[in-house]
Amino acid sequence: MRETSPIDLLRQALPGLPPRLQAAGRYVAQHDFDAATRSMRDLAAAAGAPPATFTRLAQALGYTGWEALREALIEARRGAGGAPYSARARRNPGGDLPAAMLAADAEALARLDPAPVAAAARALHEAPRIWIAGFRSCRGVAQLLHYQLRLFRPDSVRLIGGAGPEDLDLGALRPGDAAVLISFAPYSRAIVLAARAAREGGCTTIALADRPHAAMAEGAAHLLRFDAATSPGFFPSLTGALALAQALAAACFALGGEASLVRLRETEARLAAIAAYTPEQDLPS
Amino acid sequence: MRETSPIDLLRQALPGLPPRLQAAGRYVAQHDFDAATRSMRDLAAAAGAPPATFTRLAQALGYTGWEALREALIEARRGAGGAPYSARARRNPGGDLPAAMLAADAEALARLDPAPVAAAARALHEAPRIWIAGFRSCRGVAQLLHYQLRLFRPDSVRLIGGAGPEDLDLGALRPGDAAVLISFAPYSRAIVLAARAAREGGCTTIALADRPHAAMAEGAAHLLRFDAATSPGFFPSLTGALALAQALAAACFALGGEASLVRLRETEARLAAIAAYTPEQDLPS
DNA sequence: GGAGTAATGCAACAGATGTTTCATGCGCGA
DNA sequence: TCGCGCATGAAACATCTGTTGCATTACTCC
Repeated sequence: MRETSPIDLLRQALPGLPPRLQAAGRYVAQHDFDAATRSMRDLAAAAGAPPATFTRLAQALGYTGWEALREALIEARRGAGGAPYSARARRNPGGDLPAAMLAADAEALARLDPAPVAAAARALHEAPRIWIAGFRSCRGVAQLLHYQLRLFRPDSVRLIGGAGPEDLDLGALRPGDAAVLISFAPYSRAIVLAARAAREGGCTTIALADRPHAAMAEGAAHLLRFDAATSPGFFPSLTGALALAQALAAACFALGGEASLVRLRETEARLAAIAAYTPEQDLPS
Repeated sequence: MRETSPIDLLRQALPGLPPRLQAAGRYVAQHDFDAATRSMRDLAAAAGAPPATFTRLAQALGYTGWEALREALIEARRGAGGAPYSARARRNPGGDLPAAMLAADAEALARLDPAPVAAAARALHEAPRIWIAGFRSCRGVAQLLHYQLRLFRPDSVRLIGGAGPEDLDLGALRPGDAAVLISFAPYSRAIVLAARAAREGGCTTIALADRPHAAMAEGAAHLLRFDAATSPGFFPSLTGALALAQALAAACFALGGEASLVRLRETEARLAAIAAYTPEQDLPS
């Protein structure tokens, strides 16, 4: 029996294959269920290639022929449907750090409190401008929130400290603006400064933090709490913060109603116009 | 097209069938996946019945022949396997979007497969240099991975396309380097270009993607798969990608052993020296 | 620019597929 | 006990399967 899944094998070997075999291979990867059930000739007709191509593809992958490849696809499919991954992960007893981390992340996410998100989203929705601050490892989360909010509010969302000393940005904070602050212990000096500036500037402050008494959360109108420390890894986990940020963005979008939708469509059209994305492939099998 | 599932049909008609047909029918009901994939003769051999029995069974159920029955079994199976996740996510009626999103994220995380992470981490560990690519909304995840890896490998990890046209970075890829590519459908042009450059540059490629047949994952030595589309929100969710990235970084750190630890301590000392963090507060409540 | 190699499409091949026919076996009613 | 009819298994059937050899094309390296 073969140890690697035929799809993995296919993916790895694909670039080194001749053009038509690549095309056939992509078709198989995208239609693996059909490849496992329909006949080779049917598949070839659907893919617009001569039947022999699929035999050759299978042989190029190291199988004796198409039938062997199909057999492997069937087995892979059977195994996939059998047990969910989590069960398979827990079957692996000790020592498996990745499995333990993912399990811990999943549990931490399940414990998050969604209740304060709605109110925070309303605050964002009502603010004329939104500032987002996150430094060090929280920078990624901040950027993500920034990206998602700009999809439907492109001209009113800004990231604090994008290209240099944050002092310049901090001076621009105005009463009525909303500020989202993202951090966890130990708190970077930058985030504490940003929090103070936001407070003193009269902004509505939304804190994403791991502790309710975080320095940067003092005076915040809304607190979305996540757990960064439970991960068995060596670094705190940011999945909780990210999940909250995403929920916040989505809720804010929903509040925007039709206007948000229009803005989003405009943004999408703009991206499509500069061909930012590769042509859409078929739907997942 | 037939409206009732072939299995239901079978179950209902079973009592009125002759003995051997009943036996064959039960076998089909209990092994529907095999019935859909193996040949009739194989099935007959496994069930201990002559092949003709299955043709007759199909006809007794109202199908023109075994092939028609199998077709129905395949369709039933495709429908079942097609949308397992999205169905569950949409089950949450309406009302509380943030809660539904967090729940969906938690579930998606629980379904992640940690198995390929270890091998990918080993590849990272062994590479002299590591490149990380992620664009648009995946930029945040890429940055986070970049940040965590630099904590203990400050001089060998770089983000692709940090400050301008990525062409400059792409030219610097060398054989033996490892490249981590993060994206989901629809794939940005930049990530596909980066993937090709990495492949042609002889790098060991690690793909974080939502589909095994993603264009950017072709030829990748390792594929860490996440699910971006399950979220009930309007944008894809990146928590899965982030969780995998964190697991990857942690596993890579663990492989580094004492050397990694020393580097991490150095980094921490450097941060403390420039007073990047505010004084440590109490332990979490 | 030409020789050599790899890739591709086509058509013929042997084998396997699902179906059907036919002979036999079995049970039930007269 | 004898027919009658349905259920059953084996074998022959046409068809379709996956494969392979061959001729042609495209490409690459001198």
